[in-house]
Formats: sequence, C-alpha cells, structure tokens
Amino acid sequence: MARKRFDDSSCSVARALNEVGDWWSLLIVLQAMYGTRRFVDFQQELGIARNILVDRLCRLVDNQVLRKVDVGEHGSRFEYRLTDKGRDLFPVVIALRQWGDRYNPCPDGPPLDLRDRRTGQPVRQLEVQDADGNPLTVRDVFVSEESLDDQQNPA
Amino acid sequence: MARKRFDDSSCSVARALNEVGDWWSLLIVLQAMYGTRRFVDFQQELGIARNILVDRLCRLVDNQVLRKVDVGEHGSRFEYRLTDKGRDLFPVVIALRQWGDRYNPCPDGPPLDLRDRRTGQPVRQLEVQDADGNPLTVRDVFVSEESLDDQQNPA
DNA sequence: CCATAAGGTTGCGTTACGAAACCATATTAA
DNA sequence: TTAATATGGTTTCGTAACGCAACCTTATGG
Repeated sequence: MARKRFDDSSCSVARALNEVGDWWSLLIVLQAMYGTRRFVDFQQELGIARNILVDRLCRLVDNQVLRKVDVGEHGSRFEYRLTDKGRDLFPVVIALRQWGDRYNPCPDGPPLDLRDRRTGQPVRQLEVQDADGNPLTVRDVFVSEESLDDQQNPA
Repeated sequence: MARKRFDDSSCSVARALNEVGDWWSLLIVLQAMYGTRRFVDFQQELGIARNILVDRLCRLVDNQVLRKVDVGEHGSRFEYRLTDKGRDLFPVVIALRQWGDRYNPCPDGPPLDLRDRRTGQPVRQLEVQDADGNPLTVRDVFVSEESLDDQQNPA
C-alpha cells in the first residue's frame, strides 16, 4: 500500500525522482534558486501547507539538496540553503522551464526570461549533444546492452 | 483539500510539473523513449498498478505528451507513442539521469551510459549555457524584473 | 508584560495511490 | 465449439499523502 519508492532502483532517473519527483520539491528548489531561504518565505511564496513544507524541507535536507543553517538573528533562526547537489539541479529546472514555455506558454504575459548576468544575453536553449556539440534527439542515442538489462525493472 | 494543481500558474516550471511532475509520468515517458508502446509492457516494466497506469496514460494523452494509436493487430489493439511534445522531454530526462548518476550512483554496477548511435561516443554532460556556449551556473543568471513580479505566487 | 514573528506540530477531513479481483473483447489451440 | 490466453481495462477497498486551520514554543520588541 505504501507509495512506491525507488531508492534502490537501478534506474538513475527513478532514483532522482525519488528525491525530487513529487509535487513540491522541485518548486522549493526553484524558489531557493531565486534566493528564498526562510521557512515563512517558502510558505508564502509557494502557497504550500506548513506541515507539507516541513516534510519536504526535511527530506531535501536529508537528501543533501538543501542544508539547514542556524543563523541566530532577530526571530529568524534558520535558513535553508542550496548545496552543490541542489544547485546542480539547475539544468533540470531549466529544461522543465523551457519545455513549459514552449508547450504551455503563460496565458497572460510573456515567459520569464533568464539572462546571463555578465552579458545580459538570454540563456541558450538546452539540448542534448554528442561529444562534438551537435544536437541529439531520442532517436540518435542508444544504451549499451549490458546496462540496459539492469534497466528493465525500475520498480 | 484537493491536491494543489498549477494549471494556470504563471510559472512555467509549475505548469510543466503539473503535467509530468508526479511519481510516474516521467518514468512512463522514459519507458516510451526506450521503445515501449503497449499497455501491458508499461505495466510490467514499470511495476505500476493498472488503474494508476490507465490514469497516467490518459492524462499524458490529454496533455499531448503521448498519442493513443489504434493498431488492429492480434489482441494488441492500442499503442501509446510519444508526440513531439513528449520527445522534447528528452533534455529533462537526461538532466535528471545525469544528476542521479552523479549524486546517487547505482549501488550495483556502472551507470547506464547513453551513446550517440552514429559515432558511438557518449552523450555530453548537459549544461546551461550563455549565448556563446559558455557554461552558466545559478549565480550567473538573473530574471528580468517585470517577469519576476508575476513569478512570486506560483500557487 | 503583552504583542508579534519564526518555525513548527496536531487533528481532521478529503483525495490519491496500490493491490488484487473482476470484466469485455479478440485471438489462438484443441 | 469450447476452452485457454492475451489485451486493455474497471471496481473495490484499505492505506498513505495532502490541505487547512488551530495550536504551540521560543525568541525579540515595545
């Protein structure tokens, strides 16, 4: 009856989804990338229930996506900051954003555009590339046979 | 009381997660990328409950990530195939896979390695790049102020 | 000494998920 | 012609997760 989990799945996508594959975790990470650090700010900016937020923050801390820092200043006591592991979700978030912008454009107003702080230029469209930098589609890739065997039963 | 949904959120990440942000959808898309097309095959390869699979396949079809094709051949009657929209989740899946491989390496055996069908070379590590192809981190980007305003309340 | 804020915890009702059983249609096998 | 089997579901039911609101505890501020 327990919700299926994939901790020990041989599929790295399944293992990744096990950590950030629920409704809220990636949005929390996204907010953290925007600079949000405090409990109340996550709660208000995301509109998430407090008990769920507690649960998600703990899990993200357990999984070392965030770390909880004790800052003993005026009422505000803790901050949740991205770790390197959390920051490395950047491509995942960007890939989702670009896909969302392309296929579910915002009904009102233009899509949020990310720009390079240094040059002011927009961020390039993410693409899967071969060793020489040429774009690859799903059909252009294959999986080496021996690793594919392990892959057939993620659950 | 209803699970929160983000259909009309101004955040494209939230809208994307609304379509593929649950435990199963991305894994179904991944299986489809491996070539799986039939109901029973999804069911057996993923180990997903049948009623949940029905629900997810319908939602993915509704969202035009998959399309349901009637192939009237021996018992097997329908196929679920990726649309262009579905195939364009490739970077998302690859980003998740690379993140999973990096931070949660498979306990037994090497990570599944994807290779370019043409050259046999491994797929390059995904990265967010500026207009000139230089890598960008979270700290290197900013959001134009006007679009950021809409972004603050995804829920 | 009271108000306010941060960061939770608890209780409760609703919804989603998972497992197994059941079902309808179509093909094959005897 | 009947039985077995496969596909693609639907139904039932128990458990787990979610959402909301109320409450609690430990600061700080006035």
